[in-house]
Amino acid sequence: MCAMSEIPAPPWRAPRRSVSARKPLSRDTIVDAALALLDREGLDAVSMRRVAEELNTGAASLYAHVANKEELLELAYDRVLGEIELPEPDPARWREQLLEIARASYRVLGAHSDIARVSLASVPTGPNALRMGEAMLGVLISGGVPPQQAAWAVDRIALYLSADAYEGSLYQARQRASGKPVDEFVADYFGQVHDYYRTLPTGRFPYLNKYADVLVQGDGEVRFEFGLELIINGLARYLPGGG
Amino acid sequence: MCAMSEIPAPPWRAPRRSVSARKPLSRDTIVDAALALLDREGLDAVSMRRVAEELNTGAASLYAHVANKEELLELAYDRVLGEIELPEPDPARWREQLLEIARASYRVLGAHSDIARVSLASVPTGPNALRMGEAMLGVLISGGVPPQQAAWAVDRIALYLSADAYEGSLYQARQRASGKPVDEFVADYFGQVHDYYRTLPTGRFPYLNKYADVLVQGDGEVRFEFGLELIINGLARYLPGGG
DNA sequence: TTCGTTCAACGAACACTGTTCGATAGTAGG
DNA sequence: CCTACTATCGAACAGTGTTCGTTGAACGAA
Repeated sequence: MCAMSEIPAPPWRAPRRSVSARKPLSRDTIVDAALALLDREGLDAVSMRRVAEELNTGAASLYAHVANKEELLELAYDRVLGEIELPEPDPARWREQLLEIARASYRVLGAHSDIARVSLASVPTGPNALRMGEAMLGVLISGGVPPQQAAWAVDRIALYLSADAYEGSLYQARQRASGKPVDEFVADYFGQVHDYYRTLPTGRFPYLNKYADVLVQGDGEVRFEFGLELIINGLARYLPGGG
Repeated sequence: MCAMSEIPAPPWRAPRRSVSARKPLSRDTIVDAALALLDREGLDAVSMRRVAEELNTGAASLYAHVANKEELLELAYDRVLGEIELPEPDPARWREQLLEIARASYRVLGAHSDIARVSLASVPTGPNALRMGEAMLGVLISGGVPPQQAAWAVDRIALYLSADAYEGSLYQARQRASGKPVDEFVADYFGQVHDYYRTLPTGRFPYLNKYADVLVQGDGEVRFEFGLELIINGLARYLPGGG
């Protein structure tokens, strides 16, 4: 309003050398902070303000290094993908190698649980997503799958990996919210579903009713492996000698 | 504060019979309004305030019929699932029938585009989700797939249907945001991806570089069908005469 | 008919969100 | 030394889901 607003701060030296002096605040440190927060408190806790708080600054400061929240999450996601180890294609072992990649992905995405909720929400185009696509395509093609089928298979497998991780992160969030330990939560949940299926009217839901037992068999990892098996077995049909 | 707060409203009759008199406001009408808004403007436009506005009321009024936004969206999702026609299991035609169900799901979820973004975000337990599970399980088991494999397959196929629809809705949202007609958008996008792959360093990305052509072949529907084929072919292995 | 109870409706408010703007401070270059 | 620049960041905007306390109308009992 008036020029008085420029009264200088009392000159007891400069009380703060640069407000925090911790880290110089860069794309990388921001992604680091976001990932740390995400691992610690889950995706819902990741807001621009919280990430900034983690770095002893304000939300607005982040926008100098990152276009928006979406870009930040994509950067974090690609960073996580970087943890996945990828094999050199070996024609004789294409099945095993595909399984290796898929399992590594399952493990890494599971370790950073909630990050999986980002993967499906955006089209991954980061360097590490490319690395994975390259690896899978290489394994399949050098294993003898015709190029077109290999290309589409990479697309579908990537979708499967993301979707399963996504679903897994939802269960994990629910478990976390319930406060129960994971074993108890899973047991309770499957028990409830089982009982629910058993109480369904036999007339309209004969199969769900009868096969309630097998429907609740197997945890997330078993189901993940089963789906992988389906895909890989389905792929074998396209091999020169596998039709 | 004081008893004066009870001064009566001036008695020009009752100026409004019941504020809107349009619809009695029930779970169903709320779900209707939410779906209409969703189809018209997309999921991002669906807020409690907007839905309430659609019904000439305030957001708070919705909470008398619906626990929260999540429940509202789940109800809307299950309503959409109800549009999917399901066949009676015919043992001789299990493959075709599974394809029919999957394609019907693809069509219906695609028609209500953005609703797919809800499917993966929650564990579907509504009556129509049950109906679909029952139908798929029936088709597979009466087709000769062993119960345990059939049960897990239903789980994986449901995941695939949701995931593909989810991904599709993201592309649709991007296309809508771009303002371009769908053909042009797809052509541009695939063209860009193609060029991008071609500019990748051949040393680190030999396969992506070499097979850029086949990688961008085929639209969403072709890829959807390919993934279905993988799964169904993979399932055939578990048939008594198919291993 | 009149009273009392019940409950849907709803305006206002709370605590958030992502993002933008304008002022500020610290530094590098001429 | 002064200028130009750029990273920083407090404040504000427009929106979100949800809760609270008050309304007002309908309904059963007296």
